[in-house]
Amino acid sequence: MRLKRTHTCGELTATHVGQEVVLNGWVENWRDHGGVIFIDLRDRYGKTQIVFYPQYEQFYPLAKKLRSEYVIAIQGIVRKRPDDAVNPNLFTGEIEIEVTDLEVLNESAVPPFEIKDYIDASEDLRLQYRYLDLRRPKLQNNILIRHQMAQFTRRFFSENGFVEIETPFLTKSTPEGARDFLVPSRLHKGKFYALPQSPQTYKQILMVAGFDKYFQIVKCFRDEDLRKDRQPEFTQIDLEMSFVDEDDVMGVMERFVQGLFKEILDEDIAIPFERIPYDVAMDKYGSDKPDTRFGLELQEVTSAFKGSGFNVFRNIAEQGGYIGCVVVDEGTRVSRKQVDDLTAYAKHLNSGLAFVRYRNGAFDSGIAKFLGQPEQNALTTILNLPQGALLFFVGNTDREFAQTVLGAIRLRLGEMLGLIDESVKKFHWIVDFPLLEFDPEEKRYVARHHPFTSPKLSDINLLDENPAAIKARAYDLVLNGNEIAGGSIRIHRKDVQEKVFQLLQIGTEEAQRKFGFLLKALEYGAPPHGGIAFGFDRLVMLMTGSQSIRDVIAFPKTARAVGLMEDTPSEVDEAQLKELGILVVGKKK
RNA sequence: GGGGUCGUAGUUCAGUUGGUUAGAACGCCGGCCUGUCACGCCGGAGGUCGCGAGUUCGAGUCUCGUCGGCCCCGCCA
Repeated sequence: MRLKRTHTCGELTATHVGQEVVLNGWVENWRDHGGVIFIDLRDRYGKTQIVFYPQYEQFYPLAKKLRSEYVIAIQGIVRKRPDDAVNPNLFTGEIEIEVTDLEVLNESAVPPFEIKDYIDASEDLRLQYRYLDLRRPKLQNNILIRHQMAQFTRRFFSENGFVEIETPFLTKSTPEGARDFLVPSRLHKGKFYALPQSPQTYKQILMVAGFDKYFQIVKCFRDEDLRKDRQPEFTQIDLEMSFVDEDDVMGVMERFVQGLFKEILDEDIAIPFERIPYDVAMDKYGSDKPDTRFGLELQEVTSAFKGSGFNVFRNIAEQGGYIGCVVVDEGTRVSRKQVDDLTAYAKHLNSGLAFVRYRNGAFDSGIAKFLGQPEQNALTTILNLPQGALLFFVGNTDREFAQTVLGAIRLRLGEMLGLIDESVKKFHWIVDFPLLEFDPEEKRYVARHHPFTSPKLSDINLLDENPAAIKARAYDLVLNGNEIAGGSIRIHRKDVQEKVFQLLQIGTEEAQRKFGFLLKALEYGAPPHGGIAFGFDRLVMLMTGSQSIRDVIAFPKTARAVGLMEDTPSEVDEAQLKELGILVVGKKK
């Protein structure tokens, strides 16, 4: 190229008037007035208006032919715009460039969609032409913020004594947790590596090795179905610390989050964050990642339905189940149609939803006709009902299930009634998680967090008699109803780890085969340690106000885990398969 | 694995009860225009209505299947 830029398209202002400059960039728009031609030249730094006059006969005809997304270089003089032609919406709007030389660096095919923030194309088209989508200022900004966040993260943890250490991607398949992505081994036919679901075991072993504080911004892989905030490959800010307890890990994270929000958004976040026990979160919000920006808290009304004429609820109450209620004080704000929508939503979650209105001191509509005087009295007493209230009920013999459904209804109501203040940022920790949960399919306990999570020391005597009651030394960080980080204090003693494996019905032989390397490491002076991992993509999504994780990942997959631009996954040559000793059976089409 | 929703011009969409030649805006192509900035004006090209069956005298429209995008449940320690 002949003309190399002296400035970017986002920096020239009135102070540069009179200077000769060279700009490189893409043609975003052109306005040909027959004589004078205006072109908006774009690069990632901004836009600058350049002007072609017919007097420049040697390149004016070429300027006539410039079209969207042509890549050009121009030389010119910075001119102050006439007063009535200043564009206050543009950083460079005070000036324009009178072009004195033009070089077309590359032409462009007509793009399948216009590359402007106000033009929207369907997402599959955007993903197919990702390089064009990424040229849009909005997406470029997301990626730039992501970069700044990664830089802050590295700086923060380095300054706090953490060491960035890479861990392998070709690792060992582990039971428990998500489905693994497998990588066949050519040198060992029939054997497979697994891509890491997280660097969990490696970072614990780094603690045994004495690195004391570790961190990494690292890709993790889980072969599970996608959501708008979930991709099969995603990035974690992963860390681990030795000689610490919960307060140390949470304290570092609070300072990290505070610094990050100050640096990126210039927002002041108050620390420490509130800690909410898991049981309280479930009782009040029906969620282990509650959105606490609004009320509508769950209230238990099981006792009101003992001996009720409403058979469904009476049975649940008498079988030791749970009946919960959410009260909308100004019930008239919810229309009959909205009630029906919520009922349909509950049905979608495999639950029923009952409702009743309270006005003029009496119950009507919904399940009112099933409510005898005792239930009515009990409800008014328990709930302290205002006139005009609307009550939603969910009951189930499975307490956690009923609470979860009611929690989902609560969220819907919050959105429906506009109770959520988007400008508020509510951080809190969820603590005191159960260590285990019963998996009815496998008919055994599985680890709620992961099998290396330490039980609470005070609960350790429950290991044999009542495993379900054991609490874990685990903590999740929640922001506005989104889980953004999760971690725990780990087991550092071999005897405790073996005990937990027993509970999970992972046999000694199996444990040795799958985690033997970790168990062995725990025998050689493993320090007490713990850590946490941040969902980096999700955090970028929240900090950029994006609706989908795909808008903060340069090259994301679709909901069916396909890369539309490069067309992946795809078939491979027979020769490649043969070399790996792989025979594909039951291939779809 | 299950459910919902969408699929019509390059793009975003409209398309009535099943009925003549499937429309609009933007984009694209050509022409005019020397102060616009989502410039303006005139003209033009552009369609396998995702794909395949079926019902019907007749299907963009109704039915079934299928493919794809998105959202949700399950799943995600």
